[in-house]
Amino acid sequence: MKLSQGVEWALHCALLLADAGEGAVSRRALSGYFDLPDAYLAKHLKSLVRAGVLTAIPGPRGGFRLAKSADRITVLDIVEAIEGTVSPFTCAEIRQRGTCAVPAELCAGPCPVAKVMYDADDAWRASLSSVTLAELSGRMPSSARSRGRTWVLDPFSPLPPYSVG
Amino acid sequence: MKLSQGVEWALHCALLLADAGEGAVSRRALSGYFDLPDAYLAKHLKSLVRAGVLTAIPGPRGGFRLAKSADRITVLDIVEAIEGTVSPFTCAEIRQRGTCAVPAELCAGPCPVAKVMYDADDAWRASLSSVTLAELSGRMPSSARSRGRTWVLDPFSPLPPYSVG
DNA sequence: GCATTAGTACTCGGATACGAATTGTCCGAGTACGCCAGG
DNA sequence: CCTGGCGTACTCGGACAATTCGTATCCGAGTACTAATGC
Repeated sequence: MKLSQGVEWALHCALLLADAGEGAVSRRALSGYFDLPDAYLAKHLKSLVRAGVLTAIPGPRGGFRLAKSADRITVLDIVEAIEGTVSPFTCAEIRQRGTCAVPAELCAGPCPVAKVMYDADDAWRASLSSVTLAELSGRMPSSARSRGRTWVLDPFSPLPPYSVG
Repeated sequence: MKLSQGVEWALHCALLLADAGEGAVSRRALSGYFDLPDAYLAKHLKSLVRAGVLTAIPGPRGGFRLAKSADRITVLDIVEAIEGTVSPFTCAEIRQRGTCAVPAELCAGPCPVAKVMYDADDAWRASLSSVTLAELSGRMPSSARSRGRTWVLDPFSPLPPYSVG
């Protein structure tokens, strides 16, 4: 089991966009800030747009911005935009195959094995949905946040030295 | 994100072994019961042995049996034997790369982004560890359990028709 | 000086190759039982 | 009839290919700004 690294990218980009406010941030500015391959980052940003997390603005001065306020976006929304909403565990219903061949009338409810896995998946998603993007942003170092705000206002211009505090 | 199908196989095999008691069940009997490719099933069973969940007995009349009582084995033990114990989310520390380049002195603690993901992973594992193999076995239909016991006593012999109840 | 219009440069979006991990398979090492020969 | 040894058949264990998914990339469609041109 392995999550796509795009999840980490999407979360950090969303945090940067949360600090950017209303101004649109171009894909190139995002990839340049984190030193990511922008061509591949585009794929994940597209997924976020399809999921309704981000809004894409075409043309010059365009880019991406949050589709709604940061306190209305949960971490789960971003993760599900990249990884999908289906459970990572897929029940193959092997209880109905082979020699065991439990008849269908006993398989009305979900397989207990699958239910345990689905319950765990629900717990995972519940944990992710309990944190909003705004709350997560508040946990980041304030200096990093201010540096991000400076960047999005004028990308690719030299940034002042990092001020600790 | 996708879990290996071997997880489902391992759980069902473990349940069958839990009903088998002390008698060893051969790999061929397990794969024949669920109609699974035994050559590939061997790979997953080996992982379970390495994790200390099962015990392998070589030679004729050999096979696999639980390494400890079913109430001392959790679902998490089986899942981690197949999928591993590392979190599916891997933090690439992109906060320290590129233009953002948060200095190391501000990165003492784990990245807040990664922490959210790790917390969710902990919740997932906690949910899985809350169910023991014995408890899961009790949730299975009793008729299926008795059918399994009949099979492991004399594999590859015709089973009586399924009795609902 | 002002409005119009063509050009341009920048943006996002979908379709297309590459690599790795999971899936699937095979053959070899080891062991307990069964059979045979000898006493 | 009993005992010892050998052969066999079955078991698990590690090493070797095929396929699917994630990774990475490119080029095309669309749009707002810019600048030149005509009035």
